[in-house]
Amino acid sequence: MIDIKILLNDPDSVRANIRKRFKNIDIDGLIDAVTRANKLKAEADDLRSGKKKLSREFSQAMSRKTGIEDIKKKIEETDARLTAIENESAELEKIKSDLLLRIPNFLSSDVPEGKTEDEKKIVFEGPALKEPGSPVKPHYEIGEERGIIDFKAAAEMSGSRFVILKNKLSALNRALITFMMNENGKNGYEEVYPPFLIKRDMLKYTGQVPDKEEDLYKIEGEDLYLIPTAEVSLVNYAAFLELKEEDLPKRMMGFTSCFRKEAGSYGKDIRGMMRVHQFDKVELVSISVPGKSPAEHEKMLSDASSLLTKLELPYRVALLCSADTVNTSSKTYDIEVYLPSQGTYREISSVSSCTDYQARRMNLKYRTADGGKALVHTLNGSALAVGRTLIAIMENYQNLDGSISVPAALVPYCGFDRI
RNA sequence: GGAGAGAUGGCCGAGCGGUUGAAGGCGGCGGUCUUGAAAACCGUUGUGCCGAAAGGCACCGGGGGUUCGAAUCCCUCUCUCUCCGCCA
Repeated sequence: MIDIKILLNDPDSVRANIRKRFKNIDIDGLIDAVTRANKLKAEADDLRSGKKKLSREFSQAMSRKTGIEDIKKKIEETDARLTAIENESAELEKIKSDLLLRIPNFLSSDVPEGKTEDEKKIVFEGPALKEPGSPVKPHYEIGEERGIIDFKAAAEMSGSRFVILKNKLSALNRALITFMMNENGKNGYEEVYPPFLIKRDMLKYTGQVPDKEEDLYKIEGEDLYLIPTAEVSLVNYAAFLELKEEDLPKRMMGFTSCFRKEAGSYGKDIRGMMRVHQFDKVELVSISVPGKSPAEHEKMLSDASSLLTKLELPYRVALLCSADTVNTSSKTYDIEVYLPSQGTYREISSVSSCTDYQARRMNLKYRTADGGKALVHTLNGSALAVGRTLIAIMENYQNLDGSISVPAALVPYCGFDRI
């Protein structure tokens, strides 16, 4: 959520930001609703103030035994007007919250303007390990051949876009999680294991509601959703911690499974486990003082990237363009890993700075050094998506005989060096 | 799942129909004292909204109701605790 004050005082900056994102939101309607709501609030506050006075006079009238009916009548009139105002305010509130939640975060000025995914800016590209032209089978073929993935049974049991990992691949999955958690821990992130189911309000605070609502799994008959990312759990957890300036940045990491309907991606990545409804991810979250969030963003990018370096997987980093940056984010880097079977780079991590956008929705504040309170900045990033890391290993470490070598950094974690 | 008890400011805890946004304590901040620190003492210390300001309004788990007036009474939901049952 953006600051309403900015919306009222400098609506053009809000309009420009929305235009840069190629979105369309009824700013004028929102400003009108806010203005009218404020006016009504002023009137209602005055009425309530008057009513309080009348109420105090009432007890005096009671002891005097005169003028009681008179005061009652005045209060009744006040109540009638208050009810009318409350009804009108409720309607305006609905318009306000609907529109306000949809206004995206201000983009960082260095985010390239662009309408499509391809307009991202590549800011780093490492060397490819596999020579071009090596005969590499896609992960879903090699996985089934070697008996370490079962897509068919998963589809029968749960439907399309589910996967069963077996044997050494399943073990490698576990090893990867531990590897990532240990490495992130060295970089200063505190380990948290949060619930996988969470209430709707929490999703609203971090912005998945209303933006990604259609992508969420909801538990029938309960106010609970399966988390689409541990970001939701970790950022919301910060609200329960005492945040003092000297303790910031507060860095947390969490391993969770994530659940997404993938509603907006019909036909995309249908084969394999590139895009499945349930996937594992190690997530980083940092709660930062506003002034230090850009540096923190770079650190998180570097922390996530370092995992790929240690795994010796080829990757590049893209700064997403304006239209491709999610509403909550002011600036997002994607880390993309090279997949030889596709001859291209694919997203394996997304690192975003949400500035004060989520903090304002949550009213998440820290105690400043001088004893005041101020909104924090929240940042999040994957380090890394575990399933996609498995894919990258299965392809980049594939040998000519169809076996798969295990990255040296993982061998101590899984206890074997070849699948 | 059954029976009971509870939910108050950063924390603990009083209040149980009328200047109560809320006693008291702890913690925090400022000061006195001290070479410094501790102790003691004094002062100060919730959040949100509207407003240029003065000021006003709202908030005692959420929602609804009774009343001229609710933190206080009633209903309901959620959560916590105790006992019983069941159970990975």
